[in-house]
Amino acid sequence: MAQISLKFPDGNARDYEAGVTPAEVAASISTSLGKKAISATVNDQHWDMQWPIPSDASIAIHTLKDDAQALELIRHDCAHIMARAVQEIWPDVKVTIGPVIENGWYYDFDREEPFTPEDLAQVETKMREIINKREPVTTEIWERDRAVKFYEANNEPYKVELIDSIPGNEPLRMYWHGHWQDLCRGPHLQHTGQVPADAFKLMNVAGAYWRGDSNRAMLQRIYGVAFKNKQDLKAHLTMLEEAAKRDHRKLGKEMDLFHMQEEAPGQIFWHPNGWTIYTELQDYMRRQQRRGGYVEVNTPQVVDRKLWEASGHWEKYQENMFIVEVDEEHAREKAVNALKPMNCPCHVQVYNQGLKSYRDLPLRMAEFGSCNRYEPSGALHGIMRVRGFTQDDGHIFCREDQIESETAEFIEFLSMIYKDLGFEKFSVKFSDRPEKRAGSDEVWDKAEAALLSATRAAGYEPEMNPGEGAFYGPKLEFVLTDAIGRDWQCGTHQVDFVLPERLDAVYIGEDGAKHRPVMLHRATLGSFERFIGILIEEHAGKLPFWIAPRQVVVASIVSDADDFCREAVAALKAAGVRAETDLRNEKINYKVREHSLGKVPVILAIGRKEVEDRTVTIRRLGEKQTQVVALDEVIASLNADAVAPDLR
RNA sequence: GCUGCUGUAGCUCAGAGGUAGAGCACUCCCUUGGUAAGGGAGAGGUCGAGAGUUCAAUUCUCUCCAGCAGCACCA
Repeated sequence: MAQISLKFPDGNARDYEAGVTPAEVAASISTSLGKKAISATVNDQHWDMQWPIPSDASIAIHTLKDDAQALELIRHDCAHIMARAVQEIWPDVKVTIGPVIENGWYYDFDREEPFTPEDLAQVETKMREIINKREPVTTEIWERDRAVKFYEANNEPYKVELIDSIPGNEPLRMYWHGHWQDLCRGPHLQHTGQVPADAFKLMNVAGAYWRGDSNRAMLQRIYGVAFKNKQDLKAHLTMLEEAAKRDHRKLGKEMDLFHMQEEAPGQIFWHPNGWTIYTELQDYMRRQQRRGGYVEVNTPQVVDRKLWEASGHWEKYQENMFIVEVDEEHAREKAVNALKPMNCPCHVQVYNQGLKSYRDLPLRMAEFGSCNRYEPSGALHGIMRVRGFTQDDGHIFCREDQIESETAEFIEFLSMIYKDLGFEKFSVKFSDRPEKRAGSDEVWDKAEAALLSATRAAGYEPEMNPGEGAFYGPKLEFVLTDAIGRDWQCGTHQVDFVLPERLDAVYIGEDGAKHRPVMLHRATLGSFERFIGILIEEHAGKLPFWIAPRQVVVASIVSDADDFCREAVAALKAAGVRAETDLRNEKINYKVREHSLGKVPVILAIGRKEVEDRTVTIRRLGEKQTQVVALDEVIASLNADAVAPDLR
């Protein structure tokens, strides 16, 4: 047998026979390490304890102390153990796939009856039994035919299909957790007992399409979370409870921001408080866009289908548009219109009025564009995904050689605004050509290359999102995360060579000839609705003072203070602060509690002492201590706080 | 749209085959109280909509609507 040299993290190397497994290596170091070990990293690859090492390599043996590997394996083994538990309880259930995800795993099953919460409890119990048996995990590589026959014999059609989709040159690896077997890349733990029996929980069941394809079978997906120990699990569950309190739908009610009702699903009734946030944000954006060199326009809500046919939206999105049919009394035909689902074709109409010169480019056109889209019912989510919304939309008409600088400038514009609004971090995703698309491959090559290089030049290395682009061009997405970790696309920046062509936008170049401008579609916030939802959750309702809808409540402690309270509010209002009195016949404790729950940033209390001294007792949201300050002083400082970040 | 769950007072929720209950909020009265709920009284509901089963349905069944979780979708 050939000898190979394994190099350890401490720099030492030892010789072993070729084909030695990490399990043997660990055992050669110490018996206890052999038992504690969960996996290895061999030449930067996560390696099962059973896999032979063919040649010289670097090796690191992992135990449960190594978080990344431990969590990966615990969650992956949980997926297998759960699938085994399910099949032990209900042998007819067919298994499919079960990957590791953030904080846990899921596994998709095909079963006639729905899994109930009681079923999940039963599965959890069975999983603990399997873990406590400490059964060995073993693995083998199988021939394709053997695997297919095996799964056909076991009536596991999904597994057969999976094997068919694995490239022929890839080995098929089988894993056993005790007697139960699954097709799996691995690696896995050494035995089921290495999974902490008290640190996992099955969370919920939901439908999921086989292979993510809505034309195929709907399976049942069971989600679980798993950690290294009970404390971590508990911390995670507590975090989820806390996150639920920040849900914008809950805070929207508590802060009296907006409501939604059956008669207008997916549309928002903004209350005075919520609308204050909205208009403050819009005023802020309008100022920023002016500074950013945009001209603001406004375009129609109801537009004839002809324009949507010309733009290509009718063909692709007809089912998702609100159609408005109008019977003109003397018209031969019904006029068919659509509520505008987006602003781009309308902006091209504005652009097309009058002849444009290359000197006019780049032309940055912005609109707070109200759009309606008939989103699938299941897609609606609070104010984050709605059927009626307003984009802070904009289209930059430019030459090809301006794409890069315009993109870079927009990314800078967006970063500054996100920072102003409290989002230091956001992720950038790059989506390239989808299957259904307009435009030739050459045009797509050009657009993708231009956008990508501009993004990199601006200092961002985007996460790749293959095939997720818009039908007319590649897309840059700026993604923010809500309270419970769901990602939402907010900002976007897209290169489009297609729409100017379809809607015949031109400019006269230096050469006196007609040229096609490139259109950059961009939105910073995305939509006010979604962004406000994210903003509420990010701040847990405790919005920055300048954008908080109710900034100050002046509360009387005794009714003798009422006049001074009114005077204070009048002075605050005059200083540009949103202030109101609370003169109700209630104790100060009661008022403080109520306005704290309503997330009012500042409560000023006035009793007899304050009236005498012309002071107020100030209490800021989230703080217990109070401070007595002269009224004039408070007004000056709150006046400063009320200024939007761009005006400071 | 799909799978599953949910829908009872303004809000949060309990309840049961014989047409409903709590707390908070609301109105009135008492209380003027110093930083997260002072006390009392009162008013408030076609139990999401429609159909079916039943002597009787808000409760059981079906259809629809809306919401929630996830999937699919997201110009």
